[in-house]
Amino acid sequence: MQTTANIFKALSEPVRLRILALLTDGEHCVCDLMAVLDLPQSTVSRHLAALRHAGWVEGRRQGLWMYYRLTGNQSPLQQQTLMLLQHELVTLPQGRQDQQILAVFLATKDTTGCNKPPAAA
Amino acid sequence: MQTTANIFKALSEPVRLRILALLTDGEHCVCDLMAVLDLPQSTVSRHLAALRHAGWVEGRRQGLWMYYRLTGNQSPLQQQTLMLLQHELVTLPQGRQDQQILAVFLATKDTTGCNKPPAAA
DNA sequence: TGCCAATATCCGCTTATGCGGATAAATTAA
DNA sequence: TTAATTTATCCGCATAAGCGGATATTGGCA
Repeated sequence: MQTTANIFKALSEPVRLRILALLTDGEHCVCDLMAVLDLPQSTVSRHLAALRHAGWVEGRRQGLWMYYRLTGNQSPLQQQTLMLLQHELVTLPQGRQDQQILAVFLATKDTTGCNKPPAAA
Repeated sequence: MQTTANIFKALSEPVRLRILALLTDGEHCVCDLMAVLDLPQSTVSRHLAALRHAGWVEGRRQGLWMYYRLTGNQSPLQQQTLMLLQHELVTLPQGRQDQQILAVFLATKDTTGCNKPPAAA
């Protein structure tokens, strides 16, 4: 029962819902999420840890970057809740706005580093 | 986004999940829930208020008793989450045990008052 | 009116959670 | 090894949330 409650507790913060929405279309590194969410690195990392502990996301290290994605092998409850959630989040202004900001950021960022301005600038 | 988070926040406490499970088969008054959950009245009432504020349950006063039931007109997200939840909770030992305790309690309680012993005793 | 039963709310307290700067750890390259 | 970059964790602080006894509110009844 506590385990089930913990699954939902991870969904009780707007920032974590936004992160799940952003990961719907595939994995992203922490610095990309920082840019879209406009939050300090420690805050983003902490929320990712909370989602990871609840089994919602998993991380993959590649060099300096940590790429997070939705957990592949979720419990049936999580799988189905996630489907409901994805359907819900695209209907919210914040969710759509985040998607747009992410698209713009990915299109312009310098791939050699996260905190650097785009190479063109 | 905050609204969606609040819907899930209400599900982040084991006691509240147990209450939702108990209301699956129909409405119950606060004193019945107290007996099954084995918790003080103020605690049960507070959790019911939390579920009510999040839109999960609604109350109906009948004389001295307040009967709580699952909200009839929930949002689609809540409706579907509730279905997942009901399916999940019957698989948990605590959920099944609560159902059994409730059945025994209802069969033996004195209908003239909640804190009185059964009429037969 | 006065009293009792059921419920809601208040109270002080404790614990949990979130925040963001600071620091530590991991990785790569020079 | 040193430095730079990314991420995780630590820290103190502020706020939120839970607890259960105490009190207030509500409704029924004499």
